Amino acid sequence: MMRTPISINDENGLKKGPWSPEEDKILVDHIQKHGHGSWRALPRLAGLNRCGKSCRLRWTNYLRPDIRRGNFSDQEENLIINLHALLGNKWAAIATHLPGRTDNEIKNFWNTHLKKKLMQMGLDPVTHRPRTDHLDLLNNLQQIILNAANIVTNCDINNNALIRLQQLMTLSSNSSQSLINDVFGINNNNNTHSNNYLQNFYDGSNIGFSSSQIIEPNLQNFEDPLQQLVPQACRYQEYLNGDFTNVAASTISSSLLPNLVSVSHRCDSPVKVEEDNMMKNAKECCSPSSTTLETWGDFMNEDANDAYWKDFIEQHASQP
DNA sequence: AAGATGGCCAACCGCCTCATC
DNA sequence: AGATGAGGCGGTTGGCCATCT
Repeated sequence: MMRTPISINDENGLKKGPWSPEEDKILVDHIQKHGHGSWRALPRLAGLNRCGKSCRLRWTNYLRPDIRRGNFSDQEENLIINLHALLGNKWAAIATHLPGRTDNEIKNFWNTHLKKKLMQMGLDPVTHRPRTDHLDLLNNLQQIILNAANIVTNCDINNNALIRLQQLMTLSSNSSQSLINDVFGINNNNNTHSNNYLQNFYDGSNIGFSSSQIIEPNLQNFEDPLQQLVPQACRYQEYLNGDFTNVAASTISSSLLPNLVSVSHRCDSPVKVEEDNMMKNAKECCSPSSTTLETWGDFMNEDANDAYWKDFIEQHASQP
């Protein structure tokens, strides 16, 4: 949506944008003398070239004499948090409990400060309960790494990328997002491709692909395999979830899937031993019964086979 | 020094509710 | 009962400014 450029007139010739001190004075003087009455009639009566709605907003959010400006106190902050836990985003209702504060001011304060503060405290700013998205992220990372590992089996991949993948796989349940960022190179400007995908991933939003974008994973031509691996794994993850925004899952050919084979059959990488271990870990730890990365170390014994993966894929592909 | 980036927040937009006819 | 308009509400935008690179 385009925002109205600063200080222009709308189609009715009414001014929009920031208020000048002169306009403020006219509005205050008029309301002090006559009250606001009908907001729609006010601009004409006061001699302002504004719409009534703009006048009302300016008065209630800025010019009202009982408005209390300045930083929020700790008491106010706590009150807002508690009221938000009770009322949700009912800013007007919350504002009634904070004399002199406007709903707009509280909303802005929430969005710019309190939301972040709660998240840093490990609380979900919507539910006010301990955050679970970290666990969700780690659970999904298991899946992504599993899928990445499957893709790895079908291509040449350099040692560096494998080491980074292994770093990911050994993340504990205490892993911070910054560590994950670090492993993924999230703060590396050259890695914007994976950044975008992962950011969407963090946000929990869908990653939409058109049918032409869904391609068979092939990393052989990329300089940085991991950089391509992540989005590919995300796509594969989406396929497994039947979670395409633009394409019905049923239209996606099974030929688009990477082959699900054991490393020992396909991969000629010089770091085969590490891959073997990695694949074992990935397969075991991403079994449908696994719920957190804490379980990763508990599944080192059983060697998964193709039948296992067929079942696994079917289970996941059938999930909504 | 200069461009890029990110935070802040005033103001706008669109939708909703409610009162009135 | 339905139409209309006014006011209220929450989400979003984008200009300004400070900080970073």
